[in-house]
Amino acid sequence: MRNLRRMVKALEAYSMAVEKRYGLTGPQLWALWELSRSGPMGLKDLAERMYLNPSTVVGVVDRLVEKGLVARDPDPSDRRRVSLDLTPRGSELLKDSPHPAQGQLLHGLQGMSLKEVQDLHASTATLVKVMEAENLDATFFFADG
Amino acid sequence: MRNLRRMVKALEAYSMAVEKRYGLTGPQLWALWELSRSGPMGLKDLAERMYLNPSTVVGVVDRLVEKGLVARDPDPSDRRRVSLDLTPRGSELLKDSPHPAQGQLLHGLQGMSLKEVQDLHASTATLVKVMEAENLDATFFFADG
DNA sequence: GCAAATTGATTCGTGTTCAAACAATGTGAA
DNA sequence: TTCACATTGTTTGAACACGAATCAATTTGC
Repeated sequence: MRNLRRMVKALEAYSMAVEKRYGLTGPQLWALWELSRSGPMGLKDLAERMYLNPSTVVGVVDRLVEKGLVARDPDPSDRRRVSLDLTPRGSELLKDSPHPAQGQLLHGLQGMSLKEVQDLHASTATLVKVMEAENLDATFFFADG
Repeated sequence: MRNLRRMVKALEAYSMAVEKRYGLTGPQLWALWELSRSGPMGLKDLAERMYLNPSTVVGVVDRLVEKGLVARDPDPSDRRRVSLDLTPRGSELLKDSPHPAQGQLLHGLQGMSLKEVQDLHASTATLVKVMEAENLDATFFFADG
């Protein structure tokens, strides 16, 4: 647990440093990166790619639009949807900014041997599986009573 | 990264379930638990035990005091400090509430073999070390300009 | 013994996160 | 066709989480 906590904290600290330097928080940078990687998309799609609640992403996108890095365009084929895309300034900024949060973790992994990475992946996968199963149980348990 | 994300998310989901059931969020339960474990202490101490910024813990404690689960007493030996302690209601509630957030992770670990747990611990420790070192570098780098 | 630095708690401003509720739009079945 | 239902994006309200600034109390340095 302490290690998990410290990993999250290290990522947060990294995010703060990036924010100081580039005026972008971790989630903001991450959103830009996803838009750059996978082209224009709707808000729901972006939220799914980021494993976040759509209502959360609205705020992140709001701030990016305010900064002129992302454009919200109407989607002619479905008027419920908005098409999110980088502005020229957005892609420009993305070019010389660091990897988004994950980058640090990736960098961290590069300092480990292949076997270590494989072990880590295997054990976290197991742990996640057990935890998510636990969670289902808890949901049913709490729902019952 | 996905696994890390999923672990955090699983913990969040668990926290939500607990909140629905007991009216306590994860951090609140965690604070109660630390107070129960390590007796009365100042806010800074509690913040350190929770790996959180003191300013964050103020809010958590506020809500616990409001619920009548924690008392803020003056410390006669140092009048800057406040002594945080469980109220009787607080310890009562803690008795039949589930393990705080970590509990789920702990439970998860119990589903793994000793070797798996050891591997997991070793690899996360390595990863944390690399990430924190990275972070120091980044701080200096960004500080330089 | 008193000024200066430090420490502990708090407040403030910004940003992230979720669930719940809502409006607008699209879809499918009676 | 029409009406119930689903989907998409948004708003709202609560709780975290951080750093910076503030304030009182304490410790230090001279």
